[in-house]
Amino acid sequence: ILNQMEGVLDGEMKLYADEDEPGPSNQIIPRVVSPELFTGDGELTRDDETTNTQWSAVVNSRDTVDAPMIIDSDEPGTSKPPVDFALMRRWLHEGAEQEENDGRRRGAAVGWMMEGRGDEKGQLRSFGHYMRLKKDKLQHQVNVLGRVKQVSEIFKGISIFVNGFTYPPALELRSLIQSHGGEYHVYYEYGTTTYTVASEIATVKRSKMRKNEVIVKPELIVDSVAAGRLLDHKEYLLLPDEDEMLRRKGGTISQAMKTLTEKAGEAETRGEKRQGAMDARDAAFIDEYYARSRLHLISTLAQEMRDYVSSLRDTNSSIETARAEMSERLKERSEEGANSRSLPPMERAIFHVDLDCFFVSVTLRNRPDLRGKPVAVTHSSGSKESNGFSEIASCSYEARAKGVKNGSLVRDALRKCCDLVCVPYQFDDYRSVSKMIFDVIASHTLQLRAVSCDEMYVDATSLIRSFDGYGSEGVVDSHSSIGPIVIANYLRGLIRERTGCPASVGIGPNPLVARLATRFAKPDGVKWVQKREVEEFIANQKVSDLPGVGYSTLNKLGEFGGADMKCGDMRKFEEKELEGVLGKKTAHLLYRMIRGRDDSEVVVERVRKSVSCDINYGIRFTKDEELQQFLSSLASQLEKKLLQARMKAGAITLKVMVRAADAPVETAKYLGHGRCDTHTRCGRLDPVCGDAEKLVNEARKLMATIKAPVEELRGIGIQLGRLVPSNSAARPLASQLNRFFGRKRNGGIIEGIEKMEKEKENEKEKEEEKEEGMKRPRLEQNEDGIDDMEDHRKPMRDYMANDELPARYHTAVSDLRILPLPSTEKLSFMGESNGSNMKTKIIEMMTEDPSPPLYGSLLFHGWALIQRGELVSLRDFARAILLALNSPRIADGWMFTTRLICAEWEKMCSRRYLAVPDLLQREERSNWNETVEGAWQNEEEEEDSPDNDDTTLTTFPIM
DNA sequence: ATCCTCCCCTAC
DNA sequence: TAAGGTAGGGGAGGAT
Repeated sequence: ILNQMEGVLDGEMKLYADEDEPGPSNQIIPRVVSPELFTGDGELTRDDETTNTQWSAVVNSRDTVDAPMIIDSDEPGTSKPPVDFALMRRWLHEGAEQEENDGRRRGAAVGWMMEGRGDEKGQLRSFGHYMRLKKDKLQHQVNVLGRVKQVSEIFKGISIFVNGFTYPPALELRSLIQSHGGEYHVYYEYGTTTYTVASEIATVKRSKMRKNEVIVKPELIVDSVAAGRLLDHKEYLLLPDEDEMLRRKGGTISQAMKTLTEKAGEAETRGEKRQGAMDARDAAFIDEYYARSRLHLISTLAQEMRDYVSSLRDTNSSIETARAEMSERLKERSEEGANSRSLPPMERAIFHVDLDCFFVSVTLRNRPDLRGKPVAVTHSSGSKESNGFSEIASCSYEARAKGVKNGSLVRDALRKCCDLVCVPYQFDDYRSVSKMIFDVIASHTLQLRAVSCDEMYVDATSLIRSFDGYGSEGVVDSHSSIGPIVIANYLRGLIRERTGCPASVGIGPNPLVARLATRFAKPDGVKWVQKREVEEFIANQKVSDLPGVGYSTLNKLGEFGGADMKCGDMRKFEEKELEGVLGKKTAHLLYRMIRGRDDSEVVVERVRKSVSCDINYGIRFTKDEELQQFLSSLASQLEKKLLQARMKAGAITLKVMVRAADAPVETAKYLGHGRCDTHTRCGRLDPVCGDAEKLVNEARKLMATIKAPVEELRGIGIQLGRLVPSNSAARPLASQLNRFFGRKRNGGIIEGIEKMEKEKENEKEKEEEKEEGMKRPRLEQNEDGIDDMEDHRKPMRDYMANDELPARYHTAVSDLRILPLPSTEKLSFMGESNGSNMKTKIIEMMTEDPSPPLYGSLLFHGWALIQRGELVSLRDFARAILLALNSPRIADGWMFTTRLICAEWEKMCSRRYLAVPDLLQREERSNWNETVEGAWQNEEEEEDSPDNDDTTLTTFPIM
């Protein structure tokens, strides 16, 4: 059989050509797969060849959404109505744009559509679909991006800033104001914020009154919502009205204020009010802190943007509209000189898009008066009473010119640049601007990877190619003026237009070069380093500028040269020499980087591996109860995060920072951690869990093993690992595979093998006793029921004996819906993109007898590849499986099962790509996708790629 | 060999 | 006042 299959792979023989059984190919193996396999709950049934129309309609059309969720017929039982995807995309696109900032426009747009104007009547039929899509999208935004759906315009034009502790709490007020058309400001913005909302006079006392600041009680918001209109704020002033005050007391405002604040002060000292300085002993500390932490924000935003990009992939958003517009607008533009250089054939153009001092730029949008000045975003105002220990999150180029750096203390920055203007954070705006940036790029190509909230990689090769030769009416003209720089400038222009922020773009043949090029693009420019220039370009870069080379690495490299050494200087060292200092991987990476080599992909499928909460600020405990309480708060945060990620954890790690013995008890930075020793302890969570109570119990146990006085603690963090999807209905493919092949517990391969070995021994003994029904227990049911389908308990051999296959598989049907299709994302088997690891895993897996879960996983992975059009990967995947059959460890039954799997793929392939007799030859003989050819060629050019065919599995994204 | 634990490092 | 988070890669050295 192996030989035959190898023959097939070489294209010399048809699959199963010598099959004894006659008949049409889809009957070679009777009842190979039950009809239920890829159907679910009455959707997309596939009973036989004749009632197959719905299925093939969905599968075969490139312009149709494969995921059944979108295709819902109004009249059940009839065939699906044609859906105008172009229209829906346009609506979606417009909707998304308008959701951004302008409630008025959105309201108008929705109203416009509701009234059925605009398009022909016939298209209104799709409106239900549109609403459905839109709801899904909003739902996603609420969950993922924390957005709030607007329900009225009570607060149109009104913005609030919540100062201090209020009831209802700030979060509540925020959602109220946002959902009723107003804006929520995390910071008071001069001239912009309409009202400051506060409950406590003491709070207002602490923050100095601003000119024209109107401070109201939270009831203004609550009552206005209840009344359905904006009530008069005069009724809700926290402090008595200024005029009335004067009238009544005949004194000055400041006198009045004084009286009031004295009262408040008394209240505070009586302990009626919360204390001003908050530290980790406070129950509300974490939320309060997160609301103001820039580092928390950038971490969170990065994660949100990655999620956002993948949600865009899932929604099958169209790139055609934006590309068409681009074509239109570029037509009028004619570039000359270096800017018009075109992309040489066979060369890739990777963009590294990065906004210039993001936080500052966002502020500058509304502060034109600050343009051209040294500006820094920071908590501290940099004025008198502040000590200036606040860190600068972002500073303008004017400030940088004077030596101010991101991360500098305000105090130091002011010394270097006395006219530095300090501006507050605008957390909400960073989020919305960030999203706009990704919208701009993603509307043109989905070949992108979000690095952070203001930075991404884009594989612009195909985008550029789609305009190649544009110049002369359909004739390919290699001297076309539409090259990488033109495209980059166009995209930069769009970002500027939509967000008001300047972006720079570095362009190179790989992400590494693109990233380094960005340094030269900034500010507000483009730099393209062509392939032929890479060698020289990299040679002149400082080693310290390479990504991944930080403080420590640079120190370790001390013996190879000074801190300013160039990559070129480092080339004389052998990889082995570097290894001694840096370790194997890092040395290898560096060795390649200083030569400009980088084979990383722009689009990578990543599965979340850990979730953590660390707080190393404000930790000042005096009693153990405070610590215990804090751990409990941390656990609640983690619970929330896990829930959001739809994960459960199998491992927990506690990290604490303890004041170093010789460090001062009080840190220079207020409530900072100072110099510390760190300690780590980890433990298992078995069974996997996601609820705060269990988490805190584990954390407390771990904490107990670290003998550190509570007063000396300066930082605490909990990390959760060995993540496992928490519910099978909403599980991304990769995570599911991860789970399935994870090392832990019941379903784990390792334990499975051990178990099996023991069982084999037992069975042998039993067999000697001669027993008929040899049953061995299947995988136990997991906590959340993933393996609870009855079929899974029956060994494959029982099916084989009856010449049948199980009707249901490890992979729930509902999972098929959430597979983003079609997608250009690399699909890796079990989270491994490394070929040899993959093969190892396959062998491990096939050491167990075939079972429905195992069979299902292999089959499903192949099916996903087919759907994505990654047929080359499918071929390689099949080859890996077939080669694995060589291993002596492979269990009986896989010969047979492998054939079933291949046969099934064959059928799926022919359904999807019409009649294709032999998928394994497909990419050689047809022109179904030129990209594949390009990808092959690119691969051959790669100097370093290992060419051992056995161990290299390649996946090629297809546009 | 490979994994596990307890770190360290890096990036934004 | 200030708000020093978070996820992932990787290494050393011991355990399996």
